[in-house]
Amino acid sequence: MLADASVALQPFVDRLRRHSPLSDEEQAAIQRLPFSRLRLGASRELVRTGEKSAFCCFVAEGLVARYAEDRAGLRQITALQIPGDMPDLHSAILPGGLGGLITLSQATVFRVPHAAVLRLIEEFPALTLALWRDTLLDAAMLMSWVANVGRRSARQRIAHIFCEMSVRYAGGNGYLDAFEFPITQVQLGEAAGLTNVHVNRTLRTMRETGLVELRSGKVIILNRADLIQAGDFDPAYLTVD
Amino acid sequence: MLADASVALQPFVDRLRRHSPLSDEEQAAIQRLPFSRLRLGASRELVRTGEKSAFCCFVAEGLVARYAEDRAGLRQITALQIPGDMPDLHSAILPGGLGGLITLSQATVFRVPHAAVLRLIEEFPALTLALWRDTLLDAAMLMSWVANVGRRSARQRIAHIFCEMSVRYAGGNGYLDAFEFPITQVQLGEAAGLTNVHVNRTLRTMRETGLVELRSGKVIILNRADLIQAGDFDPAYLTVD
DNA sequence: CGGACTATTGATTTGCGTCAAAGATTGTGG
DNA sequence: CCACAATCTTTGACGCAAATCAATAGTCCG
Repeated sequence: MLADASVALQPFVDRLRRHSPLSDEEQAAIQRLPFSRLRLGASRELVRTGEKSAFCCFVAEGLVARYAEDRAGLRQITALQIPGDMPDLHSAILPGGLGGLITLSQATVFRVPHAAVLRLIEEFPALTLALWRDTLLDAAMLMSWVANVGRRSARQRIAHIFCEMSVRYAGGNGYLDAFEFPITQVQLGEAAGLTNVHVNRTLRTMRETGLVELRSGKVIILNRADLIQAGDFDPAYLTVD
Repeated sequence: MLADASVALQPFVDRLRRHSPLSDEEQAAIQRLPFSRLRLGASRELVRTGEKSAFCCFVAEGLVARYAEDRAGLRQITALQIPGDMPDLHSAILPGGLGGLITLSQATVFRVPHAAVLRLIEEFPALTLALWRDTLLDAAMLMSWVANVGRRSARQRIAHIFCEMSVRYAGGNGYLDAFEFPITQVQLGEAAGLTNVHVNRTLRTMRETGLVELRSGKVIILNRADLIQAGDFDPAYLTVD
């Protein structure tokens, strides 16, 4: 457990408050959740596919991916999780239903026991709704992800992912035009449903046409309007109202 | 409202009971939910993309699809809903977060006011968990859908969809080798992220290789083992445990 | 300094999209 | 109940975006 545990989950509280009103008491109850801290390198499995874990993971720092895997071992990333996210909040209610979880970069993760989450929502019905709503926002992002890999060209897919991350890293304040995004081209391919080779070529033309740049784990948006256009991006699904 | 309303929602109760224990009282409370009945032809919009509805739709009969739409109007189906499903249970908690809803065949739908759902879960916390879990199973299906359109060939995608529908139409009793599936090749393409032309060609080779047949809204699985293999299908995500 | 990822580029192949047009089915109104 | 329209299915020819195979740099880290 952590010394400054009393505010460690603040980013999560902030996120919930962006879509659900929470009383001071409810916020304090979240802050009192017990957790253990994990510091991990890149490419560490947090949850294996199909495994039933006994914890929810809170991302405090770094980049984490949720993924599905077919029998051949081919990976499809279904969600990217950034600090403040709880990728497998689901698992408290539906253990084992979310696929695998892996760190893409060095990361700090807090593991909260399911039992503690269940106790919390038993005591505070309003928190149940807030957490439920949070998992539904996650589902909305999944639908957008389906549309992204199902209907769009390589350029559109990658543009869309960059747009989404730009908005999410901004934490509710529009877009960030430069941000840390420690993802490799292989992993970006696993997210977009493309091979790393084609990701590389596509990134090149995006760079050359002055759209966006990904270099050493950092995204620089060169032309935001064009990027949004190229990705057919509408941020509505990321927020309530 | 309906004359035999007292059992109309039974299929939904049954579905919930497949993953969540419900007391008699809780089951009765669901049955008492008020609803209005809608009889619709094919291709009728139940909920427009981005629209905030005031109802949850229960599918009593027919085939319904949830979809996303890009600015060009291209459609990507993100979920197929069969009798017993509540495609937009989400909307009670997160209005407007699910995309559009359209009938693919003639269908009967019961519309339950959000207010009634909210009253229900206020009174019965156990039902909150059951409904939440139901939306999480839906999310698990979405993840599988992402993997399907993101990573697989046309043949694999279509095989996977047929496998999933076979299991879901069986309602918890293994696979059905023949079932009504009133979907057109255009719509199957919108679900799989393929053009109708390529769906047609792929269906032909599947038929010719003795795998599966889709004719006049009916699926006939000719070789179940091979179909499961071709679709890299693992039904684990459809159920709890 | 060496080994393992990661990025880049080229040559070639192929699965799927696009365009087009002809049948087959289904449904509807007279 | 038939006629005709609308929708859905099927097939062909052709083009292209992305996969595949392969090899060389670059970069990070122990």
